Amino acid sequence: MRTTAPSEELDCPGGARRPLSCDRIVGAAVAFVEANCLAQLSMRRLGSELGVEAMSLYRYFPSKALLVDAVVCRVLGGLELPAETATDWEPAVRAYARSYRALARQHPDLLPLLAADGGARATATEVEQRMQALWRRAGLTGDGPRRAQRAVQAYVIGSCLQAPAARSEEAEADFELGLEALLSGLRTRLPLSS
Amino acid sequence: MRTTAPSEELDCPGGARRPLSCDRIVGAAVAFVEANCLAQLSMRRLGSELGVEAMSLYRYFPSKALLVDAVVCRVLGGLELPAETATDWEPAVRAYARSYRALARQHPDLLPLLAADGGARATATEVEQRMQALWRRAGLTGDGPRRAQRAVQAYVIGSCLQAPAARSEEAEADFELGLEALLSGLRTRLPLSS
DNA sequence: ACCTGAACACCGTTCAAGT
DNA sequence: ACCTGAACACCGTTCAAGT
Repeated sequence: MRTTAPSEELDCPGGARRPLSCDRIVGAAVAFVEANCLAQLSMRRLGSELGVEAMSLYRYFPSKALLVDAVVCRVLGGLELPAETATDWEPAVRAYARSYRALARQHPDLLPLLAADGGARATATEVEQRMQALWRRAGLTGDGPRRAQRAVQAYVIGSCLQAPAARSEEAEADFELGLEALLSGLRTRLPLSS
Repeated sequence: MRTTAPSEELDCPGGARRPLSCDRIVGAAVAFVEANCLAQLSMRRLGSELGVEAMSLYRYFPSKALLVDAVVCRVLGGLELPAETATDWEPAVRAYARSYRALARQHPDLLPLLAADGGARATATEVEQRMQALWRRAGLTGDGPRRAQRAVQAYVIGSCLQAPAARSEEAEADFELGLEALLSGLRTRLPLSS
């Protein structure tokens, strides 16, 4: 799912400043949000992080909103999706759920944006399609794949948004219990193979 | 769960302007967010909505963040919680889930804040306690009540955050399927009565 | 082609001043 | 006691100008 190379902040030989690019800007924005928080991300601050005036960023992104969308897409690119040939749905869905959770814990500030109906919808829809294909290979038809995936996605996102329980192993165990409950409920309710 | 009377915007007899109060400010903020959106809520605009300078609001709320917390608490107050005596957990949990969903659909902008770990945590914890008490009456002990409630809460919040499916009855059916799957999974995994 | 400076219309918030 | 005005340090964004 990763479609762009990670943008490394290497200096050009001779110390000349590398030119701006969408990739470099998004990389810097992700790093900034990880190091600080989304609320502190401003065009001015991001510009100064890149050694450039805020206004220069507008050559690459017409608005801050579109830049943030690109950041969300980049982060979603880190998701581990099931192989196109996977048919054993249970381990594949568990792996997806845990991958999403890991990603959410790495970018807690971005999570509300991952879930929201924003400009990253295209990428989110791509992810949804890949997961629905898995559910189809597992035997579901019609509304089945969408419903199964939406249920899993809802649970996973909601879990990540919740205030962490006291100890982190506790939170992990809570997450796993709910996930297994949901999967077993889906198994008994939907005509899934195996 | 509603602890404060709804603040009606009635003029005083004689047309004299009613004095400001926390209640009146929160009421106006909720109305503003419903009528516009959270992003447009500013101290200046809210002030002008109340016929007052922005700075006056600081007499009642030391910061915008605390005002928003109060808004979130007010909205959470609209939740239908199970009676303290309810023991039949399934219909009570369904009613809670649907009540939460209804509230989320009425205040889509506030939903991320309801889920987040913000200043409304006290109220959210209160809700959680009430629900955990229900799970305890249903036979759960130890980690059980917390886990059951966190699973339900995760699913409900995540569902509400998801982009609505094409048709709204479709979204409703998707929500119900996942809810029933989760509840039945919890039923088989936890020592619940009935 | 790519970046900058100054400017516009906003923010949250502080503080001294009004009544 | 309660509200206001002016000010500070920020925003996103436009636009004309630099190189």
